[in-house]
Amino acid sequence: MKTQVIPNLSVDCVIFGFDGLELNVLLKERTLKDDKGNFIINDHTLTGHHVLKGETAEQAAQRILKDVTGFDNIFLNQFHTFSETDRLSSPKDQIWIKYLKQNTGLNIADHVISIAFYALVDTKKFRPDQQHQNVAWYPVKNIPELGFDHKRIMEKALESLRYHAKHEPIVFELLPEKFTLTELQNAIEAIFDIKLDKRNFRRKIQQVKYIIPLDEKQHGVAHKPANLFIFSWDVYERTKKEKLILPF
Amino acid sequence: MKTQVIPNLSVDCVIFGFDGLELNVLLKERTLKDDKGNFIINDHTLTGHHVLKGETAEQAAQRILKDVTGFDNIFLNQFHTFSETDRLSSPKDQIWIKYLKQNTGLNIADHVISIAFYALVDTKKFRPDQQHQNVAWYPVKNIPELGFDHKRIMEKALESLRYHAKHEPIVFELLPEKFTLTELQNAIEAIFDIKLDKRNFRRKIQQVKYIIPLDEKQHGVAHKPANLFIFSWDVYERTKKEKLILPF
DNA sequence: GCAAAAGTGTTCTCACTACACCCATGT
DNA sequence: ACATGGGTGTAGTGAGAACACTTTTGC
Repeated sequence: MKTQVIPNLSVDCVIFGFDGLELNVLLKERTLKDDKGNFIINDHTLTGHHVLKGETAEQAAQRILKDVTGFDNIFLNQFHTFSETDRLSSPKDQIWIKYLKQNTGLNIADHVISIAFYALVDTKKFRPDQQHQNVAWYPVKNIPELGFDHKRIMEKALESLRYHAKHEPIVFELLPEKFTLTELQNAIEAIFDIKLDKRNFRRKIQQVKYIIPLDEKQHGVAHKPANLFIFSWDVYERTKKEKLILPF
Repeated sequence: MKTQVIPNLSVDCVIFGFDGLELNVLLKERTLKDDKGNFIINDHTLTGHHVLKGETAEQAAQRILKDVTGFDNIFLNQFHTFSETDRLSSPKDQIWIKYLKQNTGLNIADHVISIAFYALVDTKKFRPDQQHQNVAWYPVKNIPELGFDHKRIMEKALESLRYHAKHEPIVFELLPEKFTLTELQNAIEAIFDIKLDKRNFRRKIQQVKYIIPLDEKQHGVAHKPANLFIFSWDVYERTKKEKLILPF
């Protein structure tokens, strides 16, 4: 029994990772050579796949993430659906689609609607190597050329991540379970591309009851070891209160 | 020549309207009677339609809004795509789908993915009457029973509207071009379901350069006529600056 | 002992809160 | 003249911004 795809529906995942210093995105190499070994295509794409029959978009996204990283239960957020009719129509993308059809039998429709998600992971948890389908981390500030409309998708993902990160404590999805305040500050600075004042930042964090200091310090660092903290979703849910923000 | 639909893709529009006092949603009646004239189905749905071949989701949404209200260029925001496999599987919805197939030839697939938009309009601009496909305004605070998964879609739309309204000056899409500060305050209060202090609100608005007082007052009101204001998207774009908001 | 990051306090400014009365118009 | 919403000021409080030095560890 063959699993059937819904031919005009796909899911693309923008996988963000934080390495303690920089915000990165996981990209897949896309290369195609002619008979003489010269590159016809040599760029990158997001990780994506078709939606299968009987599957929701969310399930498809989790499946893709599992395929790529080997992990379940990655934080995922659906942020936009791209339905432009010319999404796949650039000459390069057409060559690629033709190649896939000839070599893998995968049939990509003319007009594919893509439901896009972003995922947040701690880069240290997933270090891609050669088994990993030619994927690698690239810093958000220095993204290589992307195929299809993936540059657009990537930009919208970053915008949505920022939007979302202002309202809910999702930064912690980028950090290890136990983290230092400097790591937290770096993560926020990386997401928003800003610089914060260390003392003001720490004063603010002290007031937050769901960021809990542990009786535990860093080990093996060549400087004064930092205190470790954990984020408690439980305490967050119990103590959160909506603050009204007006756009002006 | 028949226009072709993409059978497994639809667009649903949550049309919000503001009447100066309350936030409303435009809903369509859905009724079906048996031979004896008893209601088999008597509830409401959002306005929606299939996506046509060669059309983007955004174009489909604009087309639906034009069909329903007669207006072009309505403010639209795509907020989520619903792909649950049981979206249309309740007994009532199945009866309705069967009825549509028999009576209109419209064939609705088992698994329809719906790209959902919300729209913002000034209620006074569009007052539905009997020509208008049995649509009517219902206050958001008192929504009748909805078919399919439209209650869920409606709730998510409201959540997204609130989210969005915190960051960008989209409230003005709900107001007439010239509005009073009380109307503006009422709109914000209706969106967020809160009460604001009049004096503090007005002090805040005074600082905002893109909400511009006119040399013009209300007419025909049985009280001191209010000053009228306009919103300038131009001034907004020129003067806006991102304020950093942390979720804690 | 030196390199490297951790950790810590004070002052100033400004935005948010709470609160009550007179004003201009239509009927 | 009266009903209706329009329009206004002040004092108190608290959060955010700017800013530099000492501490603790590994090597």
